[in-house]
Amino acid sequence: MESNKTFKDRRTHYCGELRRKHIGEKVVLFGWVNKVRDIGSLVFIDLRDREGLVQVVVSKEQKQLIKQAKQIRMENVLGVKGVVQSRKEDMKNPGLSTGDIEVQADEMTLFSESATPPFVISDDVKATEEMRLKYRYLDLRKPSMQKNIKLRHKAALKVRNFLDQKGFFEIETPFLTKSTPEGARDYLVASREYKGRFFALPQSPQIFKQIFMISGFDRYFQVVRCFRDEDLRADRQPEFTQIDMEMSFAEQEDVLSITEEMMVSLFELIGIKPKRPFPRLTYKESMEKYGTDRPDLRNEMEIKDLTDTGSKIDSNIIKAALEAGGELKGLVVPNKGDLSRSQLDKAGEKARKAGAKGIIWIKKEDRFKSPLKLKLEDFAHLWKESGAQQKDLLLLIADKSETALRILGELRMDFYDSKKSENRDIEFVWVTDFPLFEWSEDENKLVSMHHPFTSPRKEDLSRLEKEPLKVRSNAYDLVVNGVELGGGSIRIQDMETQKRIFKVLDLGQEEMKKKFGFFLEALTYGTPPHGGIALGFDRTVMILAGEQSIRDVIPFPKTTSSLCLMTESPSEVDSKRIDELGIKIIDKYKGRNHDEK
RNA sequence: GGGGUCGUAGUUCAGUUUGGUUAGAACGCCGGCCUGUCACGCCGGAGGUCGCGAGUUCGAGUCUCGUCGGCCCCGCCA
Repeated sequence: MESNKTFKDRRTHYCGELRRKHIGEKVVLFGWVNKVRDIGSLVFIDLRDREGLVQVVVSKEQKQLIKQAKQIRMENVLGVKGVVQSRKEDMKNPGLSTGDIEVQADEMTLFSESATPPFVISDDVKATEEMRLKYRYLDLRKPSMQKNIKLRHKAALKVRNFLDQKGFFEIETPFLTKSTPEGARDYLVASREYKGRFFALPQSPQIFKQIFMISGFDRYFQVVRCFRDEDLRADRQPEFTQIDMEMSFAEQEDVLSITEEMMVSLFELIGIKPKRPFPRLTYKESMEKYGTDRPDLRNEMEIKDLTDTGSKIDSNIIKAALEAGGELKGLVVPNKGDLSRSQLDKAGEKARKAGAKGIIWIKKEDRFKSPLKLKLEDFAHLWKESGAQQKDLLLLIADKSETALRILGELRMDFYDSKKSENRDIEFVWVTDFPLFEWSEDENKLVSMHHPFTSPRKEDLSRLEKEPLKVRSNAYDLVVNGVELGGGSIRIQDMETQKRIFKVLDLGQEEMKKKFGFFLEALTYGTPPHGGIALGFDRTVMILAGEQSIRDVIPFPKTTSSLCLMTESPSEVDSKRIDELGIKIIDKYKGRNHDEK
């Protein structure tokens, strides 16, 4: 091993790409030491780079080299010059894609030693997520993470090529922009030159992309970072990436069609060809059948309305619920008739916690079994109408329709074993015809379900002021396997309608002008009909990679409490910087700081 | 903001139910042996503020309270 740290040769191959066809070739490899197996007169070194592993051999005839090989430790950075040689039949490793060959080393250069890593770099060795995030640079060396990040790159490239081919321009929009009143909490950036004033990081480039349409760019897209200062989940990060698109002279069908085509092209990356057109559900259908607006269609269970049947049944509980304006909803859980009493109690407990008065279950063995005492013919009637079969379990909730649907929707997923189904099943679905508004108990007012630039359905326009909750919108969501991939809408094209919407949202004239004046004015200068969609890029890659969390497809994610464990941010800053911004910190010692001071 | 769960060697965990001797294992690390290993094997060794802080107790990894941190969920996320 040479002591100098420069290597006179250039790399000829990546470790992971060597195969039988390279036998006899002189190669130069650079990589990290995955593992050293020193068996005395032979030393085996597994060398790893982004494309994979290859075994390097040094034998005792190479007196100088083997002495040095014995000094090598895991995660050292090594240059190896050697010859690819075939392995004898009984020495092959069928578990390794390079397992038919190995590299007989002639020269080695140690570029860099590694401190003992806090965890072994391997997909098989499980480090806690806390460790993985703190030492993210080591975690990213793992083959699975290298694969995910590569897939992410390929997916971004696919998107760009596809949309370029369809005539879309990728145009950037500002990160330092204006705070908007609606929607998620903004991340704010203090202005030094204008104390007391703030930029906001964009929750999405919504207004800018609509302005691009007004500006005549016709078709826009961006693979763009968005920021939302809200609490995190396995599929939610404070900064995330969207595939943001907008098209002029386009109707809903145009947007859906091009999105489907793009998704099909993305899924080529994992060798899956989703069937087109994707199935569609209206919001109403989705809620009634699945109790959610993002149904997982891999799960075939559907919620049934049994209100009619229920009204004919001799049961005080059901009667009381129906008379109070409630409905009777049923869910047949296939082959779960053998569920134990405690498991059923658990479901009941969950239903009560979620706001239902309770849950009724019915099983059919030689006779019907249920905590509900019913006449045989009533049991038979319910059983038949629900479509249940012998070994099934029928769950009933008699309650406000919304409550019953929501809870059965959750139980529907609780009783679904996603691992049991085909692992790589991909079930897309469009959910359309969302309500334009929903009631916010919190703010005690109407809020946009999608965003305030969403156009109402023409046929519902007359109800806008009188019955706003009944107005449907030209909005749509794309859902895959129960994950909301994204959503979009056909936008409002004229200032009058836009103003009417703001008014229904109870945005005063003054506030309207202050927050959106520039946009309302822009709408008056010749706005083409337009619409678009924004798709969660991280979630898309997560599905493509078969991961359960978007953290596994984001190089540097935050923890569920919005901390970066690697950089230890957010962090305090020099008080001078704070003064410059005209900001005063009130409650400084909250959270982590408190522990350290 | 709320609920659940976890925090013990460098790492992953056992031990906590029922408080009591010197806190264990595996991997990793250090030293030695080994010519076909690939989860190499064998021999030996080092390595612990039991997250942090209070409290209860003769005695706390174990019980109580608080706190910090990881993960999952509800609220929130147009």
